[in-house]
Amino acid sequence: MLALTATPDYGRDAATNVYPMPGRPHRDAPIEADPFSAAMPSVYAPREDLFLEGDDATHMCEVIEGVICAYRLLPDGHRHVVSFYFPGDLIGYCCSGCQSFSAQALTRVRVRRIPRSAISQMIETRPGFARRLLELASGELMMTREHLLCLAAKSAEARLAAFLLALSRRNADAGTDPKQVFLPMTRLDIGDYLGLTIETVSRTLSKFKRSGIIALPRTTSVLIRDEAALCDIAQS
Amino acid sequence: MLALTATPDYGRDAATNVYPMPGRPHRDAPIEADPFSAAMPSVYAPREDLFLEGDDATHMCEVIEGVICAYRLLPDGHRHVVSFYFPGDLIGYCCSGCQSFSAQALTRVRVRRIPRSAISQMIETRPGFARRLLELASGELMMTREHLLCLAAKSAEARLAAFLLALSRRNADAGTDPKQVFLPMTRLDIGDYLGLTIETVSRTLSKFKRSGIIALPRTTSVLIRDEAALCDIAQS
DNA sequence: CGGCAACTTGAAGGAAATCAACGTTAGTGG
DNA sequence: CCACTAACGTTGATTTCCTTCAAGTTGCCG
Repeated sequence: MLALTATPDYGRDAATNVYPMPGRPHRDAPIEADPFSAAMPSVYAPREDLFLEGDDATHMCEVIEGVICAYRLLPDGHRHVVSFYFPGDLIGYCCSGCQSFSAQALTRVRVRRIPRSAISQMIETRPGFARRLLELASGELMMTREHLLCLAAKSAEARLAAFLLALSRRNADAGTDPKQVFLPMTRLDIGDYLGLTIETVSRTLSKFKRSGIIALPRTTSVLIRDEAALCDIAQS
Repeated sequence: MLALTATPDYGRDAATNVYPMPGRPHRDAPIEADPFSAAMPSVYAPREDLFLEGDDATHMCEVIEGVICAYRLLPDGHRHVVSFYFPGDLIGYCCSGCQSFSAQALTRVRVRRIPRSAISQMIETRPGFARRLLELASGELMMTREHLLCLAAKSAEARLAAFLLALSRRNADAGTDPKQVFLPMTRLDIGDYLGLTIETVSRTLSKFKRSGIIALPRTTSVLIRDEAALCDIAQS
């Protein structure tokens, strides 16, 4: 594939990109590395960084509790949000030696850290483990492609609708109410994720609200009133 | 990560995404599956499909010669170009059982097909092989993220500039002239890849030409006259 | 040479960004 | 508990960039 790096090397990159809702039961069997649950610090306060782009990737993280925002700062000063990670998601299982993005806690976050050396060893000794990592990477690639497609072709309304539906679906997977979506991220986070400005995010949500498609009981939560309409809009 | 599928299931997805230039020497050691080079048809004419989205993914492909365009057709009738694949690139090494996009030859194409069963077997028996696949997936994820970032934040000019530079860099990697970029794809292919219309692609190339940054000796090739300017524009 | 597909160019329209206020919420300290 | 403040969110007016629509033009293949 074509590496669309502007300058020869401003953008090294690669890692993970998952995204479930708090309390997700994650039907995938827990990654089989429990013996390694390490002694590294594992609780973070809101807006605290877990690591920065370029840091040595010495560990993988499994999100236990809370929501994490993965982002990159661009040379022009803009910020791009790569992904949001929820409980059950894994960060940093890919191969490159250093982090390809920064990670910030959006809420209080607890993670379990798994040393990379342990990962390497398990790849060597357990073929099933390697296969599982490959599936994870594959799934992440799939979702990144979906996101790409969304940004390449869709209107602001379609992007927001798809975003809300994705969060709703995550709730459903986690067994919580899919109509009641919690937004731990700010409008800026959402905008930087969807390639929109905060004004457009806000305006579009207001528009959905006026149409009766959603309600906004608080700024940090959305009630989906008409899922079908949201699906239609998300189609493009 | 958040799956931005509009409706619960319109977009299953996942596979690969590579992109070198014809004749690329690919410094990565050839994937170690030569014993399996199979007896399946391996030459395709321009605009012939290698496979369609949803087909059983029974084989991986290594591009030997020519350029392949990976694309998806959207429910609204639009087309999204996922990636371009060049000699040395691998397609379909990810885990899902079916193709997540269609693949079409842009030029005369030769591929080597490797049965998935052989891949599976090698994952079980050779840890190094699994690690290598993981690296491939990781690299592909990295490049998809770069592309995503490009579409999320950049202007038409920046996207085109980044695209041309990426092709140029590929030439450099392949040992051919990085100033002389061959465009085997049409303006429509480029537009569908960069999330732009053919008119915008054409206009933007014309503008670069008027500024003296590039020359267009034919519609299918670009001469880069001022790489530094192109880099500046690509920055955003 | 003719015909068709790809490409280019121009003019008009629209969607989102930008610029600018204003409202709301939450957190702090009196 | 309340007042103050700062960050976050909303809304409106204007501008910009890209799309859309509509002709041309080029270039390739019969």
